[in-house]
Amino acid sequence: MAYYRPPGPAPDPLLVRDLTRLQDEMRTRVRQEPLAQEPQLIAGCDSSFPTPETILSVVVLLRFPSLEVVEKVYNVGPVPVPYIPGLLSFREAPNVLLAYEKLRQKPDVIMVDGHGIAHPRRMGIAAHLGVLLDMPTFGVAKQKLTGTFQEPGMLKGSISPLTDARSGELLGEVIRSKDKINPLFVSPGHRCTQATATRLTLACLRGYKLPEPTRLADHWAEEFKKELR
DNA sequence: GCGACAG
DNA sequence: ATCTTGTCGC
Repeated sequence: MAYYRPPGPAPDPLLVRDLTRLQDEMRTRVRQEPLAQEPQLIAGCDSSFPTPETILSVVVLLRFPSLEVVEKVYNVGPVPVPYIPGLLSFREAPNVLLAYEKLRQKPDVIMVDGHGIAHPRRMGIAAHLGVLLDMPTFGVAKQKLTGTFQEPGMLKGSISPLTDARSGELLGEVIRSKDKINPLFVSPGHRCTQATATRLTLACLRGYKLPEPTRLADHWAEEFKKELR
């Protein structure tokens, strides 16, 4: 794993200050509520980087709960800002939005590759996209960003809470999506509850570590990248 | 002061 | 995220 990380170029402190302020403004707009109705369509999104300065975002649309693919769209654009832990959304969300606009039909809920409120300022990319689209969203991440948790049971379906060590606040749930495979970090984004995020994640599992929406978006983000060269 | 740090 | 071969385990 990433036990030691060599020191990279220090991020511009002014950029960090500005983006953090924008994030705090957006945070006040985040709502948590149950879905208006059982979803008929669910979207999944993810990005890859064909070159260090190019980002390729994919959005897939699946029927729910059958999970049959209805649409897959993508957009290629320039990378606006460097990666800074906690500010990932400013690097990827703009391009994800451009891909999302290409969908002919819109989903009822969006599963995002990354965290929802399981973020230092409760504004992970899933919450960020949800606010900008005013759509129900939740995040499914492969690695923890913040919070404390106890290792969930080793079998598929086991769940343990991800909490803020200081406040005790529930940030998300750590879910074992496949026997003996590293768990997923699921948290609500915007207009979604933890119960809904967890339920939909489990309902989208098909034998792989990642739930279908995210897994397919991840897969095509990699495929389209190859086609570009 | 030390460690942690989505993709 | 990305760069990369073989290899261990179910």
